[in-house]
Amino acid sequence: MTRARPYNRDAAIDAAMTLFWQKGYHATSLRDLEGALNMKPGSIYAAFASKENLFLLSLERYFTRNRDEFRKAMDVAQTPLTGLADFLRGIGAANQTDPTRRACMLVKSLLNSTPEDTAITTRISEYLSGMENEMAAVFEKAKQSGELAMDADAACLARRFQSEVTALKIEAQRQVAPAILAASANERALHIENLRQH
Amino acid sequence: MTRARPYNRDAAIDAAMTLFWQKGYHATSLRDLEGALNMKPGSIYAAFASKENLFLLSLERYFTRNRDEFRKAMDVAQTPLTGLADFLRGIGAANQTDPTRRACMLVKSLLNSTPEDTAITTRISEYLSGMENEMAAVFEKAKQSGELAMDADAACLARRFQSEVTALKIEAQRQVAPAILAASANERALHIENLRQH
DNA sequence: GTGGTAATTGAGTAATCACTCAAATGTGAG
DNA sequence: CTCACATTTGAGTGATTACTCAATTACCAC
Repeated sequence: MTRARPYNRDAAIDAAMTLFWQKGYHATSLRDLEGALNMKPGSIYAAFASKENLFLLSLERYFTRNRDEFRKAMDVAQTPLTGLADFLRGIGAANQTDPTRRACMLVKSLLNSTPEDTAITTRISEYLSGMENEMAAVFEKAKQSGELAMDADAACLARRFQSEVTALKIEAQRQVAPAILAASANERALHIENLRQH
Repeated sequence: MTRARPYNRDAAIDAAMTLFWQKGYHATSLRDLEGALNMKPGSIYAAFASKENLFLLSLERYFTRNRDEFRKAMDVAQTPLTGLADFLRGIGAANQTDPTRRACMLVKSLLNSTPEDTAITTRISEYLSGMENEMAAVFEKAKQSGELAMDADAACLARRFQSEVTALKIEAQRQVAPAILAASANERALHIENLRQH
């Protein structure tokens, strides 16, 4: 039995994720992390090996959390397309003080990473594809249930849906007025609901 | 040692813009800039005062260039909506080796900037609004010419069009297959053309 | 030519970067 | 208790950061 770790790994990764999400990888310094994780440099490196590795762990945390939230939203939805539409409306309803009212961390990181950050960009690419597959599965389910026409291209719709989420979250980061953000989200949601075949 | 030729301000800003666009503000170091501008640190500071100011000048260059390209594309278009649709198709047709096949510099910079970079974020916000106004003007023209219904909301359509451009350019940066990118652009273009009233 | 001025230079600044490691500390086993 | 060792500590590493400035150089009016 090893000694109980004084630091809380889960909480530390959460704090790192929040910081990286806010400031970006390159703009976040070890000093920033020391403060946020309440850990000294030696501990950080003993626990996470490197800043890059801690960032990768933060990305993973962000991805799994978002994916699980998405799945949960789909689970409680009455129908697949209703779930997708309401998911968009949910993003648009985010309070102005909501700390998650920010562009997607994966997209932010993708746009901020240089060609040298190979490990990071490939990982992000995997996660974005992962989310796309989640979304495609929902459209596929809509086809099976008859809500969506059988000749619809689920992969294509998923890619488009993901870009709607991306664009909406960027609007959210721009701090547009809540009413406008909600209207934009609703407009996008209606597009999804218009796919329904009657 | 011979004194170098007086620097070319236009070319220097262009080079800085390209570098900042690629690597982002924080990840671009003075050493990088020295190489790209072929100027020594003293010259850079004599000419541009600070790294931040050089970045602001780069943003301005990017904005005016993009705005002028947009205007030119609208000028040669047969109708406003055709121009907008073809503008999207043009983005989707960008060669895989095209250096401009990257996310919008304004969006990249917005997502990359921290709350402390006030001067930068406000400037970006202005430029994004500027582009939005350009786009709104085109939709307005479409209304005047009868191509678009008079009860259409030009500002709203403009905001939406801008998010289409944003999303498409992010797809381009993700290095998706050219055929898929072109298809995505065409799909978005068709949405614009479907606004046409008959 | 010659002097004055504007531009360029590049070594050098203090601060900060990601990161290390010998020493101190806390914990469970015996 | 003592011991063994996992874990934390924080001063310190060399490299790099954005930035400065006295010295040097080129150009132009005279």
